[in-house]
Amino acid sequence: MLTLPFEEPHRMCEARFGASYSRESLPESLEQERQHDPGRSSSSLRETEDDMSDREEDDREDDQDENGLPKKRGPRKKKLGKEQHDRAKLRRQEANARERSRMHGLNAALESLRKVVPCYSKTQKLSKIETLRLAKNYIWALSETLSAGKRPDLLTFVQTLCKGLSQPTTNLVAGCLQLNARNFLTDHNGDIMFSGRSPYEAMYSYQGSDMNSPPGHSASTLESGSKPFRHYSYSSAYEPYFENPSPESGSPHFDGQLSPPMNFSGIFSLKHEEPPDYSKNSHYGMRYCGAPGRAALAHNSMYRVSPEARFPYDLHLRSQSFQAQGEVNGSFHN
DNA sequence: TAGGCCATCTGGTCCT
DNA sequence: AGGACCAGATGGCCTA
Repeated sequence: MLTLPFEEPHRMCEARFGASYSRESLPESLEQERQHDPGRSSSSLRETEDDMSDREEDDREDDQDENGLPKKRGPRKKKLGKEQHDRAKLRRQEANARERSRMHGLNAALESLRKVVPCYSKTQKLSKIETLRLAKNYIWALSETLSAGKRPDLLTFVQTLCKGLSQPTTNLVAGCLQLNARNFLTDHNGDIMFSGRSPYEAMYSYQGSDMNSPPGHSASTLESGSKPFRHYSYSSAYEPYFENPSPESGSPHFDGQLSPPMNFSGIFSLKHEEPPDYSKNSHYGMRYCGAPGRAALAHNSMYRVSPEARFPYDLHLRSQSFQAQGEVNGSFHN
């Protein structure tokens, strides 16, 4: 599910909590938090009820369940003096603040991850789980690309990217590429289904003004999002290109197979074979029409397309050498 | 209204 | 002892 941007003040608290708390300013921060976020009723409520719950806790010590056993397991809490109680409370508040700070750091890292996976959008953010899934697929696809040492088939690349993603995210990824998600759905048998056209033709929507729609806003993409999707898998189209099992291709042990196919001293590297000389071939790079700032990327795109295919991208004769990550990244981002 | 996503609080566990 | 990390619980917001 796609989520709203975190910048929305009523949703996000980055403004309230900076990168981290200074321990001295903690109680003040908590006070500011209360003042600035009246909507944060739960935690505030919890804190105001803190004293009450402490009292209840003391009372509860005599509580027993139906078996006559104490309801609370483990060693009973010592009764704290007021000073100790206040200190424990303060420590809990500090721990809460640290936890918030930690989670903010985690979110910041996740946000930076969002920016380097395909289809980054400030207005329509991927959820955390979808970001992680897409990142995993992206790494996988790039690894396979490096492993193969040749430009990937765009269809399989996109299919790998979308593997395991939710329908809305799949639509978004497809939308970023001006693809029609419906065209790489599978039939009941799990086979990739094309609507009687070549894969490339099937991937792109040519319906009316779609070609002029901004990325992610094509009518067909939206339409596809409004219809119920069948479940699909990429297994059949995946295997011919990728040597290794596809991510999550039905294997429950996939996570154990995720090690990068090309790993050299912990860093991805190309095979020692001579890299293919792409400049000798009449391969075409592509440039995303809706992204004028991407012009610089156009010449180095790794995707090969059929020159006769109708294509919503500017085509450029390729003359530069193969470059992988940056250009792929740039080509996918909208 | 249900379900998804999120931030936060909280207590437990592990490590230094 | 204290901090980091984790997972469960909770409640708010949003969307279909």
